[in-house]
Amino acid sequence: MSEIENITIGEVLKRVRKSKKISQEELAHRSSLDRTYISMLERNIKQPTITTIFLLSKALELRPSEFVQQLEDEFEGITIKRTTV
Amino acid sequence: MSEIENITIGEVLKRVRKSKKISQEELAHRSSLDRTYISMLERNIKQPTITTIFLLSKALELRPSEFVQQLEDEFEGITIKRTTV
DNA sequence: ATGTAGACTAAAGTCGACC
DNA sequence: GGGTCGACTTTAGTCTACA
Repeated sequence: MSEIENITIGEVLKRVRKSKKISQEELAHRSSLDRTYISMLERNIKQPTITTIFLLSKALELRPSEFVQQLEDEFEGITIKRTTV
Repeated sequence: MSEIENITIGEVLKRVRKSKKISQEELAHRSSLDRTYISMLERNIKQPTITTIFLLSKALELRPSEFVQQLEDEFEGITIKRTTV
């Protein structure tokens, strides 16, 4: 229900992946996820579960909380619709 | 397939919720999620997507990265495994 | 090396009801 | 207030294939 902004990880994922200089294929392999799915994540077509975040973080050698931290920075100010102020 | 270590948020969620002294119902309302679903999360029957983590964090008035940080502490040392390559 | 598409199956998330 | 069940709709995530 309602209009909730979806958290998209595309930009963060792509940026981190590139900084590690690995391909989507390589990332897919390291995280045991599908290559086409990684592609979808980066294009914000799908959003991951928490388990997937952990898998990706591990594959990218950074802490899940750091990964989420970067998402936070991006969604800062946008604020997910809070019905109860 | 089989041995996937799922990231479960039950303990963390329940602990934080209780520390804020709010009921599952109240949390459900604040996060725009279903009460039975909150119940399932706390019993580790389901795992949330990243958007849900953000919703819950907001409702619990803590940063998503802090929430994840607490998950990390719990899963520290555990290697997420997914047997399918 | 990436995007996209279609078909598929597992699981997320809702909802009403009862204990 | 919280657990659980069943039925349901939507989306996560896989896989094959082609540009």
